[in-house]
Amino acid sequence: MDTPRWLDDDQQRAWRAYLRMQAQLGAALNRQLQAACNLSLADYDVLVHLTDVPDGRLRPYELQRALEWEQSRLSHHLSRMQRRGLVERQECADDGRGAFVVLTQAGREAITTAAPGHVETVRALFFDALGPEQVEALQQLTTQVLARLDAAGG
Amino acid sequence: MDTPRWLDDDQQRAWRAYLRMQAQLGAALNRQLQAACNLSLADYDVLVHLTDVPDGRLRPYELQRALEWEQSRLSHHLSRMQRRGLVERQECADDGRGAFVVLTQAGREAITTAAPGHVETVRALFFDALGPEQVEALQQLTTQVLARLDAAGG
DNA sequence: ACGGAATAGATGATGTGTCATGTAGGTTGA
DNA sequence: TCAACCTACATGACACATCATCTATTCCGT
Repeated sequence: MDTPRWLDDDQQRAWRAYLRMQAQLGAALNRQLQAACNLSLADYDVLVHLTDVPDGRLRPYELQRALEWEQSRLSHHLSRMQRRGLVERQECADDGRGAFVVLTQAGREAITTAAPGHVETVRALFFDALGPEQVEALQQLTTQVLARLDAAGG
Repeated sequence: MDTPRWLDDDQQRAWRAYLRMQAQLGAALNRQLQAACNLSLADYDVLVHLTDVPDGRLRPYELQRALEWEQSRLSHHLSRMQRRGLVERQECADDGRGAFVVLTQAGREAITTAAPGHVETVRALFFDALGPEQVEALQQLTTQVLARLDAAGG
């Protein structure tokens, strides 16, 4: 950190635009999900992962790695979703420490209802603004940054 | 929402990569700021805006518009920052409803300490992974999405 | 077989963000 | 001038995220 290189003008502009977009896009997606189905983006992600798997059932630690969430975040979040009847917890016979999270019928219905509107919103607010080359560029660029993040933080 | 167009494979990949990057980058930047200076990204943004202005003093509503935050978010956040001694609130003579937020000495020192490390981290984790064309592409692309968001949500 | 280390998970405290609502002071037009 | 309205700001309730910590179980080397 001795003599920090500042960002040049292009980087500044890009960074500010990115921060603005990131904040507004996230807020808009959250609002849509909330208004349409009373779900948060976090709920949505959990439900998607559970839906993608036979029996709609996963060990919390699997879910955690898939979501790349902190363990306690997942635990708290599952408690809230359980309280709302979207998932249940079950005992795990194989591993006495462990558990299962299972999609309830209500959870399945929630994600089924939510998905079309959510995807449509992502498309309408994001991809409809971009050409295919830009999508490709974004994919490339984010992947490079992710590699850097993985290298740095683990 | 009748027959929603799903996302194509490229869009799927780009979207997932974007979500991952967004989450991890935000978390990494927050952790760095927290570890180095006991500040959050939100604190940082508030302090930057106050630093950029003569007397380090703004009306909350000006700050709110600059940050594009919800009004109550700013109000709560200022309360927390005030409690930690980073800002103060002052009366506004001109407008009986209004107030001023002022940077304290501690606030000024915090941002001065924080800035180099933060910028360095942004560079290290983000811009060092990208070429100039990619920065340009990102800037272009985010600007287009922002235009769409503004058109949609106000 | 056992003791230490690693793993699975829950929990409480605290900071953060949103929504709904409240309050007081400005503004405007009949 | 005064009623209707708008604007600036605060607050309480609640959802969400992180950190530190705790418990229980499994794993692994000796």
